[in-house]
Amino acid sequence: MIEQRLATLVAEAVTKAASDLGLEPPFPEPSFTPSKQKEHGDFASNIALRLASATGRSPREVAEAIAASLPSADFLEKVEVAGPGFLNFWVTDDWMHAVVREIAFRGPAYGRAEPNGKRIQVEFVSANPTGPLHLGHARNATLGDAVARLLGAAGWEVEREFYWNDAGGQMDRFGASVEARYLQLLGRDADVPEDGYHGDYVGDLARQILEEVGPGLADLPPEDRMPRLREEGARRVLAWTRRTLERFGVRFDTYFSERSLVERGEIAAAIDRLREAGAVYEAEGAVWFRSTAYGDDKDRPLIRGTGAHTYFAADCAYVVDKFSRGFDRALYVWGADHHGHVARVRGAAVALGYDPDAVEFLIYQWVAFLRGGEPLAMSKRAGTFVSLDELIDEVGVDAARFHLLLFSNDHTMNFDIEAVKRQTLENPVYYVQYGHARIASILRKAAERGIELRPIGGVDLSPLATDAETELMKALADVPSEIRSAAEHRAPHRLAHAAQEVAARFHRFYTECVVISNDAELTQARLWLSSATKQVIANLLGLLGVSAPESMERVDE
RNA sequence: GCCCCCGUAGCUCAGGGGAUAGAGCGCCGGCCUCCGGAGCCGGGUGCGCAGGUUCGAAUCCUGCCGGGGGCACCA
Repeated sequence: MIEQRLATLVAEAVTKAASDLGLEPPFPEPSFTPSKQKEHGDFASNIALRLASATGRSPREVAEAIAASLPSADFLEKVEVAGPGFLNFWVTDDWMHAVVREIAFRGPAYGRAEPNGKRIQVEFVSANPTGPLHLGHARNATLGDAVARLLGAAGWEVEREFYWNDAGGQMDRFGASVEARYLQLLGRDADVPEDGYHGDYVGDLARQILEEVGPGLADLPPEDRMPRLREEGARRVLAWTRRTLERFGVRFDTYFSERSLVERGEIAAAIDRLREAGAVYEAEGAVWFRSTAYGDDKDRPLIRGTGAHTYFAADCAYVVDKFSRGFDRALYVWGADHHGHVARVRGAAVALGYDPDAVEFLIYQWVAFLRGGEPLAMSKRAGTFVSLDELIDEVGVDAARFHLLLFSNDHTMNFDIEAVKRQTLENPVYYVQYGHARIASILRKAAERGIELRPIGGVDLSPLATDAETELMKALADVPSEIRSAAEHRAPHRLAHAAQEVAARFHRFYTECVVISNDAELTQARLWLSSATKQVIANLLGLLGVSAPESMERVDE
């Protein structure tokens, strides 16, 4: 990559100029940013500005000294000192053309980093199996999936996990609700508990169970009946959840059951381990984790007075389980309502002997779902919610995902279903997809006209020299570092913006440059540039879980 | 009360120590004898307020104001 070559070059120059400038190592690592303006070259470095204060000289003097010490390099066209002390670099056209060759050569791998040898688990969605996924899960699913894809592109070995909260009081209330509906179907007198689940889907589950298992469950002893119906219901909800996620383009490697932690005795083991670390005490009939010793603002119960373990105790065991599976890092994708749990879970991880940085929390702010400006009420218990399936039916996977990935996870966002539908033609996702489809169309057109794309090794790319072409190539060249930095920041929304940038520059190129012309050499060069752009758009959309269509239906005004 | 996130153009948001702060929507003008006009080009008055750190602050720190969320022996 060009930035690395430049960095090496400048590092050499800094070392060479250091004695004249009176600088001692270590020197800061030179960094480069693509220049936004043409008169600032192709890349800029602020290294002189950062070194200036240590030398007692003006940044411009330092920049001059570094520039004078630069070794010559075949890819460098020109270097200038500018403004307060920036070093601006112009690279040769040949170098820009090399980007097109690299994309042609690497294809879907362009922008992906080499494996870094580390394993990360991304745990997300993790909904209770008490009902279908709904809008509240949409941002979590989209963000978690995109981050997992992004980390994979950045070299991590990624595993996606869905933590299935199949233990605890909510499950019992769900079980009692299914039980009541099941009995009602058989004409027996039963009521869904006040604090149970009242959505229509509970009746549907009961009907399914009745059809598939028969009426026999009604005559089980009462202490067996609810647990059995709870299991039958949960199993179906899980299958449903998988189907919905599959439709949404999200696949998990593992569904991890909370109850399996209990059954394997891992909760008790984790508490013992915390006890050995001196982080556990008993008070008021309960067992407590001294999380205040690890940065939390209050201690947290592990075992309730009733003898039942808390959700947090399961969290502790889950941390142990995660790391016992050999992950270097565990990433939790949590909604803003969970931010208060960060300190205690990280505290537990530390008390259990893990590196505090090995547990990572990606917190996203709420999405306000609206329809025509009206907020949608959502309660799974009351059964008033819009399911993720309905969202997919109504808005489509691509538009929904792209919209949800357009904004930083730190921002609360609005998602007006009506608006996203109505503005479908203005949704940036279509702009990007249109770019991809448009290129596909050009390539088809070229083939129809009998123009064969020659192997890129034999194509002279030097005709690519207009401003629009150079700007497009720069955007393509910038993608690998965009991906790297988006991964470092766990910020897939940057990719959505990068994709728009590439598409915008392609549309400009398309408008200003005729791709298929009578000039055979120029045509080859431009077809290859188009093809490379198509590849890059597909790669970026792929990281967002959005499809890259070969064609799109024409839409009337 | 304590904790977290946010406040950038009319609206929705990028940018998170560096040069003249960007994009989409909306609004007003232009642009196809040709490869897809879901496109392109042009038009801009904006970093909540006040201090501080720095050669340099939209960006980092403190306080304040405004908005959202969280503070259970619930999950």
